[in-house]
Amino acid sequence: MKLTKKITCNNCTDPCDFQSALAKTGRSIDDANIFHAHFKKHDVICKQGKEVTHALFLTKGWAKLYLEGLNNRNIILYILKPPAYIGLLSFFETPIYAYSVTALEDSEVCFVELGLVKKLYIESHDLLLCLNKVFGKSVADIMNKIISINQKQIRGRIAENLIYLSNLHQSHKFHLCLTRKEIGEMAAISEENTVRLLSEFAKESIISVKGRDIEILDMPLLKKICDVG
Amino acid sequence: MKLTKKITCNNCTDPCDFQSALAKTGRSIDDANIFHAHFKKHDVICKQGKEVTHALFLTKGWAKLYLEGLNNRNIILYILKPPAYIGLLSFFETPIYAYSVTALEDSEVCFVELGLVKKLYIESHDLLLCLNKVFGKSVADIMNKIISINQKQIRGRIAENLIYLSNLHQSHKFHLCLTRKEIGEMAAISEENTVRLLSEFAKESIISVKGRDIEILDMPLLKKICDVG
DNA sequence: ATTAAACATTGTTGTAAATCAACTTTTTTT
DNA sequence: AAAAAAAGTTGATTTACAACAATGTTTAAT
Repeated sequence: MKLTKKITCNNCTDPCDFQSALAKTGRSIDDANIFHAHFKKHDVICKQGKEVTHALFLTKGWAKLYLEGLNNRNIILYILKPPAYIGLLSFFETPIYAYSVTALEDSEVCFVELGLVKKLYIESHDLLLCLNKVFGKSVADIMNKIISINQKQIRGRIAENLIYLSNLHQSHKFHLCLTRKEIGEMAAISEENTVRLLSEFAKESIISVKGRDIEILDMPLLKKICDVG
Repeated sequence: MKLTKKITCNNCTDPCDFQSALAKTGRSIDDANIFHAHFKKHDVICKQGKEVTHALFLTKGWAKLYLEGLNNRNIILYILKPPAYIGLLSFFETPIYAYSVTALEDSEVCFVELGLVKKLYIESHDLLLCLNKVFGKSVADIMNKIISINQKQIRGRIAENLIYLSNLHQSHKFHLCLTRKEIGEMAAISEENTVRLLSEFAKESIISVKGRDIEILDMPLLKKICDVG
């Protein structure tokens, strides 16, 4: 992490809900003491178990949000893509992070002091409702993940995550920002089986795989595999 | 579900945070149109996929909160014990329930219109902070559950849930309000293996089991089994 | 009191998926 | 350019657990 002065709220291309909240409550952005930082690929943005001191907002670069489980095994809950609230599930009165977030590529993050956030959502209902909305979506996604991980077989889980990645890229053809191991961590399966299934899907002409370039050739079939579990 | 006039906010023994919020915003409880209902054992209190119309507050009787998964397999996320917000994870701007709740015994539930809730937490920061706090705790619990279900073996999972139930009853000796199948659904394991493990633990003198009466005899060992996974 | 239904138990079997192991390819470092 | 580290691949082996089956026991209904 490296502080940067280049990016400020004033030249922000993706203004977050904090900005309008600041405006509405008659505060100046400069007084708000918001600072901006650059994270390099693989840098940890926030760490499970550590204290929550700021609300974090991702403005550039993708990141993975994951649980650090037993025996150094991670489960990736979802991929964050800007603009995104990073600490959302944790900054509502939770003292410590319930998960970790790591940059998948060079990223930019804004830091808003938690004290200010609290003041803001006491004074601005709109901000609160916005955040709660995103929050609710996250919870629903996690519930779905629990079922998926626990009740689908690895074939269905990999299919599900390929579809997820495709939606994220908004294209059937995309370049993976994840290693095979990380794809495995999304579906909570071993790296070996991830590789095996990707080749299997390729052999069946459901997808095409060239290194990290993936193309989904038969989306209906992939969806079917996902749905039957 | 059966409406009841016997229980009202005015004679409530466990006043919820809505009451103080109502008072603070100068509203009368009678105008608030809060109604109270009785649920019999096994009644569904709220149903996954159905619209969220009210905030629900459990004042009497225990209930289970669970996900309805594939092939009629449920996963119980936690047990609700009064006083408890039932719909907490869903009434923050989520239109539909992400889970179901069913009464484990005869229960009483208060219904507060969602419109009023929204007004209340716009006008009363305290209410909001209270709810968010409970909310954060729930999320942390769910994260832990994901790891547990996915990375622990069934022995560790059953141990974990026995400890959980013991804490809930605030005693090492308690009467199960759940069937073996439901104990299994808490740990996401089959009914058969649940039975097997309970007998196994009993044979090892870690617990004593007589029907639904459980006593934890060796809590340190049980904790160890839980921790090693 | 009798029957049905729900709940509990135990042994056996099949299999999905992790683990192990050995190896190749790609990327990064010096 | 060479060495080292990380990432990717494939087959063989092991195992944890669900599913099946058969049977006993308690609870609820008529």
